[in-house]
Amino acid sequence: MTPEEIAVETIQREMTVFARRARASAGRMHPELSLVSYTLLGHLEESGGRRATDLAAHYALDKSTVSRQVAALERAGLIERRLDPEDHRVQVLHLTEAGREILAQVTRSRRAAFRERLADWAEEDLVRFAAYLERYNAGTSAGTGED
Amino acid sequence: MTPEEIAVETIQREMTVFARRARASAGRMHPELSLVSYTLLGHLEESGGRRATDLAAHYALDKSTVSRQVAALERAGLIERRLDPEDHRVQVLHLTEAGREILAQVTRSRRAAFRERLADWAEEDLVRFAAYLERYNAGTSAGTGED
DNA sequence: AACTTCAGTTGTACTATACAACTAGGTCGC
DNA sequence: GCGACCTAGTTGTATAGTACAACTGAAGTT
Repeated sequence: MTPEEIAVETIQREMTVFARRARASAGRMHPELSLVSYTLLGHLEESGGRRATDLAAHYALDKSTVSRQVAALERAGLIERRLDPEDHRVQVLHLTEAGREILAQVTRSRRAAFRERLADWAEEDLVRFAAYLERYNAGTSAGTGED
Repeated sequence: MTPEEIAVETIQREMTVFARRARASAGRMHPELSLVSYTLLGHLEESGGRRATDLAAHYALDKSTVSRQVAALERAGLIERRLDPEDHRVQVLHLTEAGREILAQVTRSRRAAFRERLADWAEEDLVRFAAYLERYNAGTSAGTGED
């Protein structure tokens, strides 16, 4: 194998390992908020008000899946739906105060876990690694995952 | 935020994105072999004969989960169990010829997907990215995932 | 007004998972 | 050598997340 091939193999293997581990533990680390819920809340916070359909498209989830996730988040009081006055089919989703708090809390704990794991990395390596990951994920579809 | 903090944030975010995407698509890419089954088969091929308990410990899965996965893989004819003559509680798991073939096939298709995704990366970047991922995953536990 | 399209919900089914209870085989202390 | 414990694996039950298909209600289109 050429160095390229070896590197591609390694990337494949390590990404797979990571995905498996993340999947195995995501639910256990933050019982309050599954990985999907966390991601959805984060997305809502960043973008400040999205429709369920947008979320489904963005995360390649079925609209029924998003509908149930959204229902659960609403039941938990973390988001609220506001009917779009212009189009009564549409519900625009917004974080509630409680949602913002939980999100901040989970973000802190996740951030702490990552920071600890990356504690002994040099700044230069962190920056490069981050850039590689962004570049990798920016490629739409394929890989262990698609979009 | 310092550059380190920004980098850590980015790594966290991108790893999360990756994990979510992988989860979403793992089942769809290779209907023959889920991500977990693929990983288990790969592990058996590499290590040539493990007990279900070993697999459970290694992947932090419950033994019941592994038991069912193993049962499915056996039903599909991809692995076989051999009773340990020394200890009749133990079943040593081995790939069958069919298992080896399917594994090789899925490995090829996964590899092709990764290769395509990484096609326009310079060799130097591939090697560095691979090294970073290995380093990241080598840290046991914590992060988005544990072991 | 009749179609068609779109947003979202609900019914149903499947997979991966965990935990707990159980079975069957081994080991050890005395 | 037998009872108390330990270990490998299975099975019952429950849950989460997901998809697909059928449906409801609201908006556009002609």
